[in-house]
Amino acid sequence: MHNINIKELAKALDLSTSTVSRAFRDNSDISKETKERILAKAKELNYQPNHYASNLREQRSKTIAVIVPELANNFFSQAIHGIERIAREKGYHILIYATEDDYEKEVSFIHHLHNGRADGIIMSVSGEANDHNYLNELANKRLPLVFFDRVYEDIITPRVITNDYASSFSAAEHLIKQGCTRIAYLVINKNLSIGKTRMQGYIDALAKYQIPFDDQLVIDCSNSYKKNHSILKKMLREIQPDGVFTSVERLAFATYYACYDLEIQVPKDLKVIGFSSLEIAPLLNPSLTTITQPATEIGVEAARLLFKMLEDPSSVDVNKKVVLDSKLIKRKSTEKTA
Amino acid sequence: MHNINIKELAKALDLSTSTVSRAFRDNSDISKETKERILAKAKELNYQPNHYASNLREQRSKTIAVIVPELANNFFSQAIHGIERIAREKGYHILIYATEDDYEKEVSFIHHLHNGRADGIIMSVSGEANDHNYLNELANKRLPLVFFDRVYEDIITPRVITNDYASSFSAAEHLIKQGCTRIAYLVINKNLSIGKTRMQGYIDALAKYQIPFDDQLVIDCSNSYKKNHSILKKMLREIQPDGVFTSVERLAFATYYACYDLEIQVPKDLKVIGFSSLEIAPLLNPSLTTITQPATEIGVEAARLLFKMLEDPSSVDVNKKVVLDSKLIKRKSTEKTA
DNA sequence: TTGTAGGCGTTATCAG
DNA sequence: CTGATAACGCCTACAA
Repeated sequence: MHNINIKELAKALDLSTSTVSRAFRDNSDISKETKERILAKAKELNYQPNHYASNLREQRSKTIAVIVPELANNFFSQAIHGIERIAREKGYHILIYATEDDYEKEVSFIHHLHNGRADGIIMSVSGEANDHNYLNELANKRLPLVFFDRVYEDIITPRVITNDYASSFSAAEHLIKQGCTRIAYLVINKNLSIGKTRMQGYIDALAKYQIPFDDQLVIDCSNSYKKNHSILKKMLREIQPDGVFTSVERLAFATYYACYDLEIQVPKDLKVIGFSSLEIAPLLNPSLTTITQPATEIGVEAARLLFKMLEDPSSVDVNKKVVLDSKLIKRKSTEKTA
Repeated sequence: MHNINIKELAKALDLSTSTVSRAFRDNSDISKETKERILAKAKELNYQPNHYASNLREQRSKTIAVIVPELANNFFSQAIHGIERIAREKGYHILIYATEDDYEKEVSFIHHLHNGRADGIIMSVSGEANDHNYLNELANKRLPLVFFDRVYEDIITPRVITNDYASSFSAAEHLIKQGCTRIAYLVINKNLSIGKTRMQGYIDALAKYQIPFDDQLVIDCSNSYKKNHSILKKMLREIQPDGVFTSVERLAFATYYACYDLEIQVPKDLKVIGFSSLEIAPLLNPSLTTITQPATEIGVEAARLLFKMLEDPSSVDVNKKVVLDSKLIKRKSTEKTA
């Protein structure tokens, strides 16, 4: 495991360690020839400055942490993809943490990150609890934090989100225009910012068209695939909505499965629309009308924002909010039938 | 950004840094009371041992690197999920790198990892080039490496794969039994281990049923969505296969899109089967017959293997090969039609 | 332009 | 059981 270090490289070149070190920094004075000689030799001996020693010395890690609720999810994997790209451009590395929607893990990750491992954090929250105070420790220590998509309203830090209210409004409006009057709203946690905002769009769209709001039609779902399946089957049988609006992708799939089981025809008996980043939504049976968030771009913007904070903390207002537009893409699952 | 350090904590407790340090290591001698007093104070002041200093001192990072071709892919995100879980259990962190199927990036990531950043690497290769020698540097330095799924045959290191040959054989056999005689095999890179092995299963299945192999039916696809679309449309029009077997998920989707465009009916005119980790394959139109790899489990096994190497390098044979079984799940896309 | 020396925060060794 | 000290590898004043 013995990696060559700066001392050995210096000795091999008959130079001092400082000179060698300088060859790897951009700023310092060093003659061009010496620098080239050093870099050539370094390559030959496969020397690379030890990352931990540099970090210890420089007090920064060139690493950012990304915390997401889940990895096996189109939205998050695309967002991470965007973050990774920007990070790579900037010469940063990314650490990935999945909370699995578990509040304890979220707290634990954040705590661990206080040890200097990362220079900043990009996070989409689990939303499982109400005490977010642990995040303020970050602020005290000035570990820059950027939220994306799923945020805590009570924590003041820059965020990248989509126009959730407006897109929910249009989603509900779209269903109404397609003839739905009993529209169920499916949500995982209606207290989490995202569930709340999206619900408000739904409520206001109903109001606009004078459809009374019925809170029986707001269905609280869980993170468990099995539970959702029975919740939804029960709901479809007993409440018999003519439209379903799902606040997260997973619930749209669950709705499809439930409809298959119950032989409910989409879109004839039931129209379905959902937030989703699924790239193959056109291939579903029937193709799914989606509100599609620009997932990769959200990641890109979040990363850009974080790097801006890292470069100059004062250049970014803590209340900064980047809002990107989602797109409503109409497909068969909400088509009018004769 | 000032984090409290061990010195300050020691001073606050009127103890030496060594004693404080001991409270955070498991092995060392220290009285129970002192330890508790230290940990309590540490919590109060929110002290955590600086990760970079520890690493520098201990010469290990408690971090593993995961290199994959792409992130926005069901197989890899599920595999990473599995890796993440095991890593967390072991108290390790994971760094993520996406090569985007770019050989240069792959080489560059590997080189960078020589600086002590990670204690080991779990990797699924891009397969874009033939010179894999750069990986041998790892071996020289003994940076443990585990391959999963997409491997280089010429690099000797432990690997976790699936029974690709057998599952390809059954996939092709399944198509044949459903009445196909002109089966196209779609592949991204037929020289990469995985494309090659899977092709062999296809070829041997044809042979078993005395169907002559026609290399016109082996279709080389690319990583570009657009290019594939036209390649596949051309292929479907000109070669008119009655079955398609795709070696990667993406190509099954591309086939569906092409069929939609050309109004080719699946499964009536064309039967489709593909390697895929898509959880919602049943929801496709028509539902897709898949060979499903145990993606999460592959990640778990790869991580386990790597940790075993980290704990005791000699305990793992470099030729170690963990083979997991994929499952052939029959759905509508390969059904016989009247 | 190059070299010397001290310290980043931690932990292992050794002494008490 | 606890304390002092040196070292991990690197970078930056400062000196030459």
